[in-house]
Amino acid sequence: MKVFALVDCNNFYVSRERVFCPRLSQRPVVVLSNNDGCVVARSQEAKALGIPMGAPVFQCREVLDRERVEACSSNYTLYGDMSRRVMLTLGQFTPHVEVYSIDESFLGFRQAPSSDLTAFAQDIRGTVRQWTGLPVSIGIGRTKTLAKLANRIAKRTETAQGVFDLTDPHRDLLDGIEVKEVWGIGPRYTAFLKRHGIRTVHQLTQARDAWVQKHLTIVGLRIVRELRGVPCIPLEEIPPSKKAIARSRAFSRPVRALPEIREAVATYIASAARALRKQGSVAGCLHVSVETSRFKTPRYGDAATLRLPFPTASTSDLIHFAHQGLRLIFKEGYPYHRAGVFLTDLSPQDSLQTDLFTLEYYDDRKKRLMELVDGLNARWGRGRVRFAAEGLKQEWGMRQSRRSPRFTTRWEELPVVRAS
DNA sequence: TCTGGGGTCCTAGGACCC
DNA sequence: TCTGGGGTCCTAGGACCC
Repeated sequence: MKVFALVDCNNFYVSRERVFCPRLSQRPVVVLSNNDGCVVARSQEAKALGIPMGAPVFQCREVLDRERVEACSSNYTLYGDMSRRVMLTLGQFTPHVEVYSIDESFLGFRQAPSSDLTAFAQDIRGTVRQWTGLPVSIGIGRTKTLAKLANRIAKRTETAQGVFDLTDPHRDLLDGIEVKEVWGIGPRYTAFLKRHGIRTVHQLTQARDAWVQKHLTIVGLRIVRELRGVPCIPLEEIPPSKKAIARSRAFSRPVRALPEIREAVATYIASAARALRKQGSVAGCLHVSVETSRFKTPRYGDAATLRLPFPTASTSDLIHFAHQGLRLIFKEGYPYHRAGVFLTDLSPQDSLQTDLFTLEYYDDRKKRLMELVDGLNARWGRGRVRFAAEGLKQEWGMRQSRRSPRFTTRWEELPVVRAS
């Protein structure tokens, strides 16, 4: 029997902060979004206080202060590195791993790895805990959708000890789970299904295929079939190349001056272009956008789309065109809140179609320059070599007043242990 | 004062082609 | 007065995920 497991780090961002800061355990902790604006992760204790996911900090300031909740700025460098360690650990148990997100992986087994799947999963759980310090929950099922569902059950069932095996789903069990718990069934579909008398997972498995496909599209049909135990969504061990790469961020304060926005756009381009080169692609189309705050007037926002005269992955080319686009949409006098760039029409760099008139742009020197820059930054740390257009001070940049040190990726931020 | 960021897939409808 | 059939590509909008 083919089996899938979904391994998910509990409250990943918070748990990770706790690994290096034991003071935070047993206490309510939240992790904040960029610019420390919203709550993006909560510990169990913080959830119990009723702090909602995504809540703006200024709106829950009172409860944060009253309950002395610890608030950390997000520290993606560290989360990314810890995530990598967890995924490497999981690789010890099966070669078939799909890294689904920063805190989740699907594991695939051609046949059940043990007669006691729960004990096997407990072993994985213990190993991850021991090697990385992070708690995980594991759901097991015959399809990815069922493994996902099993994981939800594992998380909320006290007695499950973080593991739930759903390889043999009983009708009564599925009848006790609401459809909104299912991977791929969001708020709209939940409301729609409810209007048609479908409230539980079991009821959903009984719906007619044609009806499901008509109203929930082919995607919904796949979900229903997976809930019935028919695998429709394969394990993706090799992550597919991105079809689009976006970078956008709110400024730390309103920005009115074009030169500052030009810096921000250049910075986002540099980051997007790095990702582009990393997957060996070039971009054929570029979008750049600016926007004032959605919560204030006057409001203004616009985006420019530029079809590039030639596909490229060169940061300097892309900055040049992005600045061109910015000129089309920037209006003097608005307090801008956010800027963004979006690279699309991506294609593999090695299958470039050239034509007589664009040959001049395929300058090998540009390519070698980017390889050199990427190499230096890989060796000496990201941002060591930058484009002047990105600016030096970046005063519009992120606010992270409570960021923990990057314990695992910076020599100068290693944790210090004192023995007495 | 203060409100996140980055993706995917599907469908419908229009433009255009032969 | 009459006005085909089949296909592709693109875009906008909607749904979902973490």
